[in-house]
Amino acid sequence: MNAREERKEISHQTILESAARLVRDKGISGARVADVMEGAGLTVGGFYAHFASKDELVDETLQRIGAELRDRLFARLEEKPEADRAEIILKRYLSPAHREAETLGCPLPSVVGEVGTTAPQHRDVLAGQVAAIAAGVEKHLPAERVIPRRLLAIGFVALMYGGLSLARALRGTGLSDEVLRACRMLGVAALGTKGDRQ
Amino acid sequence: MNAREERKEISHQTILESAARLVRDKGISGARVADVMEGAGLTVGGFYAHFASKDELVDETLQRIGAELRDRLFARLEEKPEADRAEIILKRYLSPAHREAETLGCPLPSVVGEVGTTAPQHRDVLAGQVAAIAAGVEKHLPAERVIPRRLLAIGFVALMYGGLSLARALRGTGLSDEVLRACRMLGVAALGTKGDRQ
DNA sequence: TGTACATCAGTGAACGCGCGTTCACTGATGTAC
DNA sequence: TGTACATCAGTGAACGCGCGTTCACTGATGTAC
Repeated sequence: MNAREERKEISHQTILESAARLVRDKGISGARVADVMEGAGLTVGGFYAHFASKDELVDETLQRIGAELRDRLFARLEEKPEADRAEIILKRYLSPAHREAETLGCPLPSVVGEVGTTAPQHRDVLAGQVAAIAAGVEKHLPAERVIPRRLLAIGFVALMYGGLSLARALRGTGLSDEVLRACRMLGVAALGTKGDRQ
Repeated sequence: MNAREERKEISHQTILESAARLVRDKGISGARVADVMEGAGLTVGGFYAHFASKDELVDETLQRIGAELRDRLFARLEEKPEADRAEIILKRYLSPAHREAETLGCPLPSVVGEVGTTAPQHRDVLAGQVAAIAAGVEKHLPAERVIPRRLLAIGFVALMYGGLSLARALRGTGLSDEVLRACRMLGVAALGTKGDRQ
């Protein structure tokens, strides 16, 4: 890789980071190519040296943010007692800090609703991301009780996504914090009957 | 009200119905004024005899769909045993039929993600709708157990919204049905410890 | 009741702006000899 | 090593299309006398 290729690779990463920020903040159609490039310290025209189309950028961006999110969501869980892990995931995802996070927040809330209207391939990328999060959650769930672990994990993803979505949409109104709290409690309640855990 | 005013009122309602269909299906920015008018059997230009702007139409539409949704979601619940009502709400909202419903489905999934990007007043309308659904759910919840009824109701709304959202976004992939099922089970599990109910 | 004028819901074309994409160009880096 | 040419990431303006909004116009209904 010569100097020119190295610099191009750096630009490529910078563009992806800028896109991640904008997609998370304003959704797919809200993340304009010109803004993405400006956020990367470049001008519009250069974009097509890196991506064939905006749709290609979006796919790459979604996959990248998803992987980063999972890293943070499941980080250092092995250090924790098995029985606490699911609750820790809930707390991490459904926290005010995560609601506010512009640079590192979950992209699903701003993207899911658009998927019916935008490029069809985005739907598959999204399905992959949801499945990956659910698989990660499932690994950290306690032994099966009433609900099959796989379904419990999927339910958790929907609950977390729904809670964060509403909390972000209602930011500023009093409801926002209540939504996060309510979802954390509901998740814990679904996890097991009282008395099972300490 | 003379004949002219009557016909105008009919047009107004037809436009709102057309807008409801499009907003539910394609979200706020996906519901184009020209399409809304075409769906109502009219042409674009006439729109501004009825609404000052697209944003005004969107606000009216959201309120109207919300009211209709609540009517259906809570319909005839008094006939049912108190202990079953919450589960019935879950089943109604998290059903494949509701996922498919174009004319009568919940508008939140296609709208919530856009609220940060579109007109600020939409956020308040949305907050009102979420609060109204939560209040409706709360009325039909069984007596308080671990979680305060208000928070349980809000959590239910987030779970239902999240589940339907993902199920719609993943329509066509195998995950879609699983998401609905998982959320119904999770909701029931959170409702009470086993043994409480029959 | 009939007639002349006013009103106004609805039409269809045009306007203006935003945004994805294209394109001729530049200048720094890489390659051939 | 030096020189001449090729490559190509990035620039900035322009293009084209979609969409909200405007506007001159029409024809049916309403109003005044």
